[in-house]
Amino acid sequence: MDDQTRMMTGLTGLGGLAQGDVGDPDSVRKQQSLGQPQQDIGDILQQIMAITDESLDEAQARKHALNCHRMKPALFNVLCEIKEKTVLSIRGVQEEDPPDPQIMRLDNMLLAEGVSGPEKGGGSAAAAAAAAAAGGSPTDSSIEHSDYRAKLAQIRQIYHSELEKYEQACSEFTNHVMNLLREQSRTRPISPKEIERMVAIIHRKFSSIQMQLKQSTCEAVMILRSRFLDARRKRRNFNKQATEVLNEYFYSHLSNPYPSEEAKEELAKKCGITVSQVSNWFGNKRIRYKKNIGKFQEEANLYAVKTAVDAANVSAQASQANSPATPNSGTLSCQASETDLQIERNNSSQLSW
DNA sequence: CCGTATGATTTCTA
DNA sequence: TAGAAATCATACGG
Repeated sequence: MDDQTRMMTGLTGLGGLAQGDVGDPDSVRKQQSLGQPQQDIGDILQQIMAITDESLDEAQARKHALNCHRMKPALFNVLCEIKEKTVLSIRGVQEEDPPDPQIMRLDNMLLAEGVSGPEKGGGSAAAAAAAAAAGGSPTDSSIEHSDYRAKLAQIRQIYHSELEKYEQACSEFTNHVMNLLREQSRTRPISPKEIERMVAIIHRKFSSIQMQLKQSTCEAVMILRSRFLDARRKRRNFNKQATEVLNEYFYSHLSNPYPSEEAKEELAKKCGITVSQVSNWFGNKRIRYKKNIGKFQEEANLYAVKTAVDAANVSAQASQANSPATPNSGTLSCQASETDLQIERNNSSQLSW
């Protein structure tokens, strides 16, 4: 009721209808003595004000009558205008929200994980079938892989069905509200613009729900990933050839076993592993070698011989270039036969790294 | 099953 | 920020 009174008060101050009467308690009485149009408006307002005191049937009839009144469109416009200027302008200022960075991050992740976006290779059914099929030929990794994919497909399916549900609910609700407002706009000052804004509000609400869905889907995927693909949990030893390549490099650069970035890349390519795996390997190798040189003597000797043979094959040119660095491998092969603690200690003190 | 090996991660430092 | 050191978690062989 308060709103209504305010709008009425506003109305008298607008559109040239009884301009001097704002807030005057006698305005109604005064209006009644004015000319025909003003009196019409006054009557209508009176009727509107009184409508809540009437019985339902009376009100219904009155509503119909008012609705057909010739002044109705004009009055409707004016009321809309006032409403626009008072109520809506206050909270309607919420700027058109730009794509939320948070939701964009979630979207990107879901896309990257293959949860949203185009389905790959026939989707969940195919993945499940693959998982089932893999049961027959048990290559360890293939089981895990298809199991992972099946789970991912499950998440994907849930995500999509939920998303669809939300979208459907959103459009149903929007329609409902729009119809309601359209219906009401016959008796209440509701402009199309306001309906539009209402729809935007609804969409925002629903998109925040969708964000929650996306968030929990992301979490589920992360958990799945850590369960199945976390390299630390499912550690595989490098193959023999890879460790051989790495050891060869390590022992032939024993005086300075710090491969450059390029060398790491080269090694990574040779071994079929990543550069950071190469870094990890050298980090581990250095520390473990340094901690217990004795344990590694045999290995060191083996690779020293190997590189010596290689060096011989490659001929003098290489050994010349490496001369400041290579003596170490020579000393190592001499020491290899002796394994007492003192030698080990000496050895460790020889290391410059 | 247990002890060791080993790749990855975490924490700290220069 | 790369590397050292400690630690974690799994692989693997006896």
